[in-house]
Amino acid sequence: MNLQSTIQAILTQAVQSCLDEGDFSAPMPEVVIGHPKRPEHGDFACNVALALARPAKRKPRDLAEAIVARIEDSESLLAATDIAGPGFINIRFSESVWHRLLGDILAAGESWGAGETRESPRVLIEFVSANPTGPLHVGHGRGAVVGDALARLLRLAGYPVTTEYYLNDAGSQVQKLARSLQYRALELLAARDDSRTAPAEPAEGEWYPGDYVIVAAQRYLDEVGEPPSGDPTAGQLSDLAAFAVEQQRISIAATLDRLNISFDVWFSEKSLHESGALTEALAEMRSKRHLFDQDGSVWFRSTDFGDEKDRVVVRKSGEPTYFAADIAYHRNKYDRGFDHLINIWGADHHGYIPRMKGAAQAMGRTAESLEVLLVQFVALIKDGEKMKQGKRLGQFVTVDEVVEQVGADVARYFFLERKFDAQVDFDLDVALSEDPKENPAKYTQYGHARACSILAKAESELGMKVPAYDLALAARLTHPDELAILRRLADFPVIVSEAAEAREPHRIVTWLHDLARAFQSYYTRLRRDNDTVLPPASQRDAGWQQRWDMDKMKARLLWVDAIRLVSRNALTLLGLEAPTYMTRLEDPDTSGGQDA
RNA sequence: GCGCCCGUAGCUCAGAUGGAUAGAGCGUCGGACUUCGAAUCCGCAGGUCGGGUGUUCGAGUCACCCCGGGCGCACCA
Repeated sequence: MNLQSTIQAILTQAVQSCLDEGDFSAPMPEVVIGHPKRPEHGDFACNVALALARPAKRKPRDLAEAIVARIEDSESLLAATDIAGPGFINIRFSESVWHRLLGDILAAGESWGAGETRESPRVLIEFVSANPTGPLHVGHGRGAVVGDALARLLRLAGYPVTTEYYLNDAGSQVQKLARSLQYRALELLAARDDSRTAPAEPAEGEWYPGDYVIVAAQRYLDEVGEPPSGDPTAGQLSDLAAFAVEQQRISIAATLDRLNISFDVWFSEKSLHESGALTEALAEMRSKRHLFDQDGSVWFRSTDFGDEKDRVVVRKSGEPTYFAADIAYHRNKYDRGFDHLINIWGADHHGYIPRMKGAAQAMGRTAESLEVLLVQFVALIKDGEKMKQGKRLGQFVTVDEVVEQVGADVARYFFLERKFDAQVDFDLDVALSEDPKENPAKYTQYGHARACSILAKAESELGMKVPAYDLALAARLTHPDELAILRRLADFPVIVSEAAEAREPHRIVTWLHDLARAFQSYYTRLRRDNDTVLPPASQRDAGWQQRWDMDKMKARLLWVDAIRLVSRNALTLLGLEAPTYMTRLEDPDTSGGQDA
C-alpha cells in the first residue's frame, strides 16, 4: 500500500466517523488526495471538506475541523494536520515515514512502481501495422514508440499485455509491391547483360519507385533467381509478392529493433483470407442480420451503431474490402481470449473508428472493449519551415534516418515527451544537428549516470559499498531536499498507475525529468555548501574517517542508491537505456574561444 | 457543410481528471568550477491560458458559441 492510499484510507475513515457520529450529514463522498502545489503546505492535501460543503450545508472550514478531529492515527504517521485556505486539509507525514519508505524502495528493487499483477482484462495492443511496402517514416515512428511505451506501462501496472503488428500482406498494395520488385529485378538483369532488353517502367502510381525495392530485388536474384516475367497478374507474382513482403517485414522489424521495439506477434492479413476466417466472420454477421445486399454489394449496417453511413464489406466484384478483413481480424483477436483491444492508429484514421466499434458490437462485444488511440501527426521542420510530407511527394523522413542521426534514446524521448493526441513539430535542424546541445533525454539519463558514478566512486576510491538498509541510518537523512526527493520516489507507483489508466506515457517522462532536476540541483548545491556526499579528494588525508560523518555518508549512499534504482526503473519503462556512465563532453567555450 | 484533434511565456510543451500565488526545457541577460562528474547549478526578464457566454464556493481544466491551425468524410489500404 502506498502512502497516498494510506492517507486516503485514513481520511475516508475520518469522514465516515463524522457521518456515523452525526457531526454533519451528507452522502459519503469520494475522498481525493493530491499534492499541494506549494510544498510548505504539506505532503498531501485533501479538498473533501470543500466538496462536502454544499450537500452538508455547512461551512467547509467547520467540516474540515470536524474531519480532522476524527482522524485516527494509530501508527503515528502524521506530523501535522492543518486546515488551510477555504478548507483544505493539509497532511504532513513525520520524517520517519520517509525514512522507512527508503527501506521499502530498496527492498522492492525493480518492482518499485509495479502494480498488482492481475489476470484480466487480457490486453492486446496493436500498433504500427504499417503497410509492408516501404520503410517506416517518422509518423510511424511516433506510433511505434507510443505503442511500445504504453505496452510497457500497462505491463508494469500489472496487466497481461500482448503486442501485435497487423501485417497487411494481402490487397492491391502487395501486388503493386510485387510488380515493383519484378521490374527492378528485370532492370538489374538487363543492366548486367546487354543482350537483355530493359523492362518497361510501370505506370506512375502502379509501383513503388523507392531504392529499397532495388535492394530487395537484388536479394531476390541472389536467393531465388530470375523473376517470372510477362503480365504481372496476381497469380503469377504471388511468390514474388510473398518474398517482397517478407523482405519488407524483416526490414521494418530491424528498424523497430533499433528503436528498442519488438512485437510478440506478427499477424498476417493473408492468413485470414486463406483460413476462411473472413468468410466465417461475415457469415456470423449475416446470421445476426447486420449485413444486407444492395447494388450488387454486401453491406454492413454500421448506422445501427452510430456510424454516419453503412459500409461495403464485399464489392460488386466479389472481392472483400479491407474493412471486411479488419472485421475478421478483430473477431480473431477476441477469439484468442483478449477482452480488451487497444489499437493505435494514425490520426487520419479517425473516421474509421465508428464502423470498427460498430463491428465489435455486431459481434456481441462492447464498444468500450475496443479502444482506439489516435496518434497525431509529426510536422517536420526543416530550415525553419514545415515540410510537406507524404508518400506522393516522395519526400518523407524515415525512422532509420532519424535514429541514425540522434540515436534511439533521443528519438524515443522526443516522441514520449508530449501527449500523443497533440500534433508536434519535429525540428530536423535541431534534432539532426551534430551539436548535442542541451538535450532533455541526455539530461535525464545523466541523472542516473551521476547516481551510478557516485556509488562507483565510493566503492573504488573509498572502499565504501552501499550499506544494508537500517532505519537508524536512514534517519540521518535530514536535508529538506533529501526528504523531498524521497517524496518523489514515493510517487512513482502512483504515477505509473495513473499514467497507465490515462494511457499517458508522457507523464512518466515529465516525472522522471523532474526527479533528475531535483537530484542535480541538490547535488550541485551541496558542493556550494561544503556538505558533499563523499569527502572531496583534498580532505582524504590520513585519518579522514575520524573527521568525516560516516553515518551520514552511508545514509546518503543508501539514498543515492534508491534514486539510481527508481530512475533506472523509469528509464526502462520508457524503453531508454539507463547508462551508468556518460563520457564527458568538451566545453566548446574553453577551447579557443574569442575574447569577449 | 459534417466529424475528430489541438490553441498556455519569443519557440517547443507540461499543468496529476474542478482547487491555494499557472510551471519546465530551449532562447535572451547576469552569476557559480583548486572540491563527490559544469552534459551541472542559481538568478533576472517574459502570461488578458485564442475570444466570449455559462455552470459554482472556485474554471487553463467542464458546457455552448465564435476565431484560428491540422486531419478525415472511398466498393483505397
